[in-house]
Amino acid sequence: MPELPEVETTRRGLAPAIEGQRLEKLSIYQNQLRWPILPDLADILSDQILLTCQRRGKYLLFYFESGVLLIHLGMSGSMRLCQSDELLRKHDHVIWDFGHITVRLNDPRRFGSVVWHPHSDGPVLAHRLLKNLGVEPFSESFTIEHLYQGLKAKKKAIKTALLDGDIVVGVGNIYASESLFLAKINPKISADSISKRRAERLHAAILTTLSAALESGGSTLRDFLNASGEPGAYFDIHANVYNRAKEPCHVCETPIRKIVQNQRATYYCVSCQRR
DNA sequence: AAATGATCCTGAGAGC
DNA sequence: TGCTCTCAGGATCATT
Repeated sequence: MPELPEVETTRRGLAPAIEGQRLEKLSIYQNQLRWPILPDLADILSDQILLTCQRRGKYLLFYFESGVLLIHLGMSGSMRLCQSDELLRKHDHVIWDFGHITVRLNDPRRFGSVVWHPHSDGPVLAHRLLKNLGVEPFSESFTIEHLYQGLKAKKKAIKTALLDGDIVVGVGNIYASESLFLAKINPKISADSISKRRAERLHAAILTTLSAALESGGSTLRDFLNASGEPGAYFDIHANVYNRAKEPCHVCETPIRKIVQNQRATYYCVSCQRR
């Protein structure tokens, strides 16, 4: 669920409701996530104002008065706005209580994380979890040249290179396959073998893919206050290859092929993506 | 040093 | 129906 568009959709849903609000109470029902949650986090955050809710890569950054809370949704995490009196659901691990409204982190697989970074530890973007992240895809830093040079420096399959997230963030397992399909690039070619012209196509494809996903995520945004946590309409409308093994390519009707690269599924059209 | 594999965890769906 | 098996949208850490 949580690819960059989902995380951004989450951020946009949460921010207007909680920015500028004072955190009355933090409740931790399960602290065994990706890493254990700091034991005295509730004490630290109590009574602090949430100044702003930002995003870096797939991390949500909650800026409080004395530091920043880094939240990652892992594979199965989601955050929802809830009324205070709503019953606790299975896998609701952390609840931020702002008085009039609460935010809940629900994460069945517990690959997500909640990490505290006090201002005294320096700039949050220099945090070890953030410092090696690639550029934001919707920033001016994400240029064709940046993508081209980044790929040129890697001797591994281009799909795997994209997933690394140290060139550009936000291209997860779905969007890596989808972007390569749009750019008509075979996922197995070595990253460093890419031509400038193909890098240009891939750059455009990544932006198209992520934009479409973000737009579809807007449907999740609209009913963000409801229970749901449902995925957006991206799959119904846009998916060309992901999870479509053996189904006909939307362009040429060749059956879509599924392969495994670095333990992750990759989908592509052997006809449209010859090299 | 870069590239690859193991690992954390629960739940859904397939196949029998 | 219920059991077992496989797979899942991530990314860090350890190993080669």
